[in-house]
Amino acid sequence: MAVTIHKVAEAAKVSPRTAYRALNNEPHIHPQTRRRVLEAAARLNYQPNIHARNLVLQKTNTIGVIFPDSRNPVFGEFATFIDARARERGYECHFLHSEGEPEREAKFLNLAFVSSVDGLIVFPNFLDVNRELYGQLIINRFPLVLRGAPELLLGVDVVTVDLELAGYLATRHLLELGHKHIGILISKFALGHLPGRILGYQRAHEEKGVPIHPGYRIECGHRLEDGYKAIRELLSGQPKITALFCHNDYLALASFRAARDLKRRIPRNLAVVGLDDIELGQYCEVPLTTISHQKESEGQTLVDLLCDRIDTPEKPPRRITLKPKLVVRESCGASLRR
Amino acid sequence: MAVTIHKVAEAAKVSPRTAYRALNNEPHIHPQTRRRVLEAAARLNYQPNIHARNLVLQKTNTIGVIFPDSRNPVFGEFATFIDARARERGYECHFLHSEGEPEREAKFLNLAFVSSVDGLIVFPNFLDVNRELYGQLIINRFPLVLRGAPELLLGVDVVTVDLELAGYLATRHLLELGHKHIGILISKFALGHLPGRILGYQRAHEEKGVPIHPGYRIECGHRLEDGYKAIRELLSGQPKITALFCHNDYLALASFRAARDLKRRIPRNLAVVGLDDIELGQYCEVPLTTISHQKESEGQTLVDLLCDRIDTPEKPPRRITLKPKLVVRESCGASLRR
DNA sequence: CTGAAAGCGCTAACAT
DNA sequence: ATGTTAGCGCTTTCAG
Repeated sequence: MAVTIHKVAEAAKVSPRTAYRALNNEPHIHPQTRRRVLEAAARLNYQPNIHARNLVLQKTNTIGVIFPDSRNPVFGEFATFIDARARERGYECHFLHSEGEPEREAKFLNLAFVSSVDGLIVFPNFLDVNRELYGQLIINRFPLVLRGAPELLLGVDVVTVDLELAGYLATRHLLELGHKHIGILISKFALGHLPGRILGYQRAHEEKGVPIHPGYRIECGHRLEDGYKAIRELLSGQPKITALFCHNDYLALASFRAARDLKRRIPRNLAVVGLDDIELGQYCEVPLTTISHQKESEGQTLVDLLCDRIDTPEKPPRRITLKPKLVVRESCGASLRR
Repeated sequence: MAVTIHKVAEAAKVSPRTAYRALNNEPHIHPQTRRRVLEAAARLNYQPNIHARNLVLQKTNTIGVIFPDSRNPVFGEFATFIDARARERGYECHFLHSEGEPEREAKFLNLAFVSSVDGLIVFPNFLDVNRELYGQLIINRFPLVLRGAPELLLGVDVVTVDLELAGYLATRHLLELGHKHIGILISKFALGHLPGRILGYQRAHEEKGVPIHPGYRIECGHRLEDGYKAIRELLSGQPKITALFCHNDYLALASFRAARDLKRRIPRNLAVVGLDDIELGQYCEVPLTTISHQKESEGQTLVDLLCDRIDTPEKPPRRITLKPKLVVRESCGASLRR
């Protein structure tokens, strides 16, 4: 391949500068010359070399998006929304997945320094382990938007879901359905010492005056298999549990099989609430009750914040907190009681 | 950011050439000089500018991977396998999703011309619509590996699954369980006039002497919702159907809810076979019987073929056909009969 | 309206 | 062992 602007110019019998003018819709060029150049370019199938362009412009029109995990379908959904908005705003996206490995996340953060993206949207998993790197990006004012980060993290744009509220809504729903023994499944990648989900879970219990049993909480990895094992363990160890709030919908999906293995049926003998409102949740045998954040507008917000940051670096950072809401379907049996 | 090799050289009081030698582990440099340079680089947090490098090397060490769809989890699984092997071989991956839109696929194919990747692995959806573009890539000997392509496509490396066999194995399994009325759900993106799955479905019927009812076949889009609607339509329109072979596991997952809405239970009143052996299939309430191709080795093969092609362009193209196999779980009730 | 020339940052052939 | 220099292909300043 390697047909350069120089070759096009040659073919059209003009200088590279003139070819450039034609190809980039610059003014001050004779319409006929322009036509000649454009024809030559089409004939030779000219495509500007993106590296040369990026090198000189110091701009790639690309944003990097770092997800924690490629298996959880919620990130696929995010990807489509983010990609759509990014395109509207003239950017391409590169999607990366840290797959639960801090080193991978670190490596991707370095992308920024390699100047191969104009900005970064990160769903951080290892804010603590990689705090140096995040810090470097922030003090160097590299365009960065975080999806989910503790309040104390300043100097950076953040879009976050009120997870305390999420935990509260889920738990309250279960309590209102009469459950007194509610398990909670938490990913060990959840940010913070006492993740928001747990705080909300506690608040709902306090509000209803239902005591909390510490053994009802279990941690697990991010894989479906991890969820499956943890849920089985929890349910066998704590047979009184009649309801379960899962860290996310993806892991919640594993509860169907776990329940069945233990001769339980959802929702009859086990109520389940997830979080994320993934598409699959609507199409499983017992549609999943869940806590929904508006992923589409969330994705748009992420992109918009980033683009604004790129365009006007001096603007003070913003923190946007989204309020999730409960979506009642059938996995808690709520609709059956009507 | 913008700390160049020149700055590092300056800081270490050497010429850029020497700095380069140190930073790239070239020989013919005094150990002390090397150390001085490396220290300076570390101190300044030097990262080579990737665009300058790509520009001069005409090599990006990046491969593009074009998937048809970001929602179907099978592509997430492929992505991890492809990514892992690519890394082993020194490449980064860029994953792209054409989302059922020919123009997107076309746009991504153009990536190649923009020389921003060294090669392309494509899971083609629109081989026909975009045949010009594919042709261009092939005649220009751009490193390209296709995953799934008709036999008549020559001059390009192909990894393909024997879908006729897949259809045969699935259907035979159902026939052997005594089903006489077997529905088949086919994605409208399936390649070819009579997709392999259907041919295998027919062969199994012929072999067992069971007649085929044309109304038992239905087409659908690639989204879960499409699958759900199609399955509902098929089952309501053809109530005799007692078994279903779905285009892939992802769409098969929708059959659980569709069945339930029609007051059927899987596997009791409806047997279901999928294809792909996605992780989720193991964890749904009734683990999914499916046709499995070995995705991990498949992903590796794709990468290996591409890397070989990049390294030795003159090597004759290869076509590798994988033989899928049946994985019996519970969605056909097979194990219950024992 | 058109063109010459410099430079983005890295690599590499060719001195010294 | 170290340095000089040219060039990858594009963009852009400045002249004509």
